[in-house]
Amino acid sequence: MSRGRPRTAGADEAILTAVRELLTAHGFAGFSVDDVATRAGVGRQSVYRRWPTKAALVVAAMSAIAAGAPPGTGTLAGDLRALVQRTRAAYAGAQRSALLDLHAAMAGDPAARAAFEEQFVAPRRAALAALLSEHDSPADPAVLHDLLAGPFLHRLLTTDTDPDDALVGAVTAALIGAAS
Amino acid sequence: MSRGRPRTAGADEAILTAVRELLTAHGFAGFSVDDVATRAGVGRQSVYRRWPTKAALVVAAMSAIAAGAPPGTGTLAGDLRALVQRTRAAYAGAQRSALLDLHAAMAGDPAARAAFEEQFVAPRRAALAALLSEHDSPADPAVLHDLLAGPFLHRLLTTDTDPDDALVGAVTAALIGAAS
Amino acid sequence: MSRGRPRTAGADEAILTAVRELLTAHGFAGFSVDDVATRAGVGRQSVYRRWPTKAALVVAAMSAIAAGAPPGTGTLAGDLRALVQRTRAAYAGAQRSALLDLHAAMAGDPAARAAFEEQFVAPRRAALAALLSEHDSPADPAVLHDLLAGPFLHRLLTTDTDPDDALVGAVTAALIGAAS
Amino acid sequence: MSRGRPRTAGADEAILTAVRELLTAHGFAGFSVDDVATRAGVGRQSVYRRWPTKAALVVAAMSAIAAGAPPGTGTLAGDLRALVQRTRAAYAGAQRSALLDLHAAMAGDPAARAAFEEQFVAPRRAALAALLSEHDSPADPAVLHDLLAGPFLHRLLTTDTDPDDALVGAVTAALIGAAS
DNA sequence: GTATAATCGAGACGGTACGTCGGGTCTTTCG
DNA sequence: CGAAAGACCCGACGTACCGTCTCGATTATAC
Repeated sequence: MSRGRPRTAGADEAILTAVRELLTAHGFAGFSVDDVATRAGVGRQSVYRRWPTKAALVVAAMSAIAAGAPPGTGTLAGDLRALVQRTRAAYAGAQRSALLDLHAAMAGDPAARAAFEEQFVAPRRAALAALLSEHDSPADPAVLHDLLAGPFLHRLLTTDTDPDDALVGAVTAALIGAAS
Repeated sequence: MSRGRPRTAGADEAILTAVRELLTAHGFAGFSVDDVATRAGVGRQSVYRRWPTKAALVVAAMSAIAAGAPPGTGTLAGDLRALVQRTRAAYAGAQRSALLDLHAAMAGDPAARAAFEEQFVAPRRAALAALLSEHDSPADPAVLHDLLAGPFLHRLLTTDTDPDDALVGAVTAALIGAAS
Repeated sequence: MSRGRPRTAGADEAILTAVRELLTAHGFAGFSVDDVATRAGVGRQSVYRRWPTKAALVVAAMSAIAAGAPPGTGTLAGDLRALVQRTRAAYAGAQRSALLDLHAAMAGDPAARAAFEEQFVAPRRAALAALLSEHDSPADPAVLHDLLAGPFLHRLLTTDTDPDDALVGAVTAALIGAAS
Repeated sequence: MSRGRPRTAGADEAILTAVRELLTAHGFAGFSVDDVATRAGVGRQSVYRRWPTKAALVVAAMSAIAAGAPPGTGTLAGDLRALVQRTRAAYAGAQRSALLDLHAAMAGDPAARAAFEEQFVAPRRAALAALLSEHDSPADPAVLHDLLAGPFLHRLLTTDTDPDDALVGAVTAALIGAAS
């Protein structure tokens, strides 16, 4: 079928790793695609062959973070509590500025937005939906997701500080309340 | 006294208006400072004389939206309900992409972040704090603010759709619950 | 001996033909080696297997034009006159831009220069030398060659127009005069 | 009329000088526009603001060489002789590769060709025309120009050696003969 | 009225990143 | 092996935008 030299194994991951490191170290505006290529030990064209745009590249690099195994407590409340803790972690620490910059990367780039939605948001929403249906909750997964991640995101964007326990408690209570 | 030619009356507002229009039409990355100057019928330097940076300029343009008079129902629950409605409006419609891009603009620009915090976030938080103290609620205004605006912001950033009634209801319930 | 798959018959000629067409149509800088390969229905590597460089490739494509059988009038003057006519033809018409670009191709490429010298210039100079010795002329063949081809080349490079009769007449006169 | 910051005095010349040096040292393909800008102590955009293309830039750099004061012997033959000597000098020595590369620069760039024609060829042809009319010669200046410069150019392009005395003599004789 | 001084529109400036393109090499699979 | 396909590294191209810097021309206060 398709012939020709196959893409260098591991190059994709080397590039994405480079992006993640640079994103954490210098922020979205603080590195160029050329920096990425150099750090990944790759030609610049090899980056553009895989992702059309710096924004798309960053989205791809971030989407790997989105992965999430199911909690697995017995009760719905327990599972939600675990979920809140995990979300808190996602919006805290080193990830912070990277996530901020991810949003920056997508401004005015609908394709990147769509990729983000598909690779980053959808899995988390799906996990939530699975959890709700498992416990026969009639709540809307999209609403719960907004209720879960929104407050952490808002704190991150407006304050640039890690979420505190008061916020975690409030979110947990709100979530459990909304799940009926 | 101050000598020299006074700044052209109305230039500030012409510039900010141009920013708002361009922000709505093309997004943060979709226009240059030069575009702003041209559209405002002003030299580029006249923009930079007033705001040091594109991000700062955009923050200033957006902060006008932040204005908010206190609700004024009798009950705490009623006031919170009104506040949710107003917040929903702020995160819906034409403002949407502008707000999104505003956040984008501030990534990696601490000065702009601070300006945004001061001009955009603080007033809303202050209004909330006043409301809470007026009704003797012990709740943390910062937490309530995150709980109030976060879900709308999250939906905006991830979905690019207007908030629906289900979300409004959930946020209202969460807020009233958190205010004890 | 040599084993393995033999080179595809006719590929060489297909490639050179493609080069000639592209040279005429778009000029040296106006096509890539990839264009050549595509048009010849050949892989790019098959081109590089045969010629080391784009310039060398173009030289090879042009050298086929250089072919020249001896004139064969009785007199020296008659033979020179015929030679001028033939040279005029070489520097006119469709060949024009191709020849121009050939010279361009060789700038800064000594190997291509040498190949051009060997395949393109030498035969014509040899023909001239044979002609002169046949008629016992003491003139320097190199000088005569410059006097013969130079004016046509100059007109081509500076004017991009075909040589006119006045130029042909002047060249002929100069040549006959120089051959004593 | 047009206001705004005037172009930096001397920048044009600094750029052209840099081009000439780089052309002599490394040849047309041996330097980038960025090299030019760096060497001239100028931003790259300042180069592109003045000349649209690398080729156009090189043409401009070379055209300064074209300058030529009139000879001024008493006789037509003497003037032509002087002209030949000067032309010989133009096509010899350090200029050589630069001139070669100039032709390379213009391949496939009609605008550059036109600029070259206007700035480089026309003045020399005009000088020749003036000379001929001064001495009441009916000869075609264009033809004489081809006859004068062509042989030197041809030797340069094909041989990459300086013109020798034999060539100078032949060109002189041809020229005087053609001028009647 | 005549300095003095700040602002204005215009646009050039040095930098830096963008995304594209081409050259020449390397590496697959298929014949 | 040769061939077609296509990925690879490298580096130049020309464009765009940022934030700064001159210009000459206003337009005000201050002397």
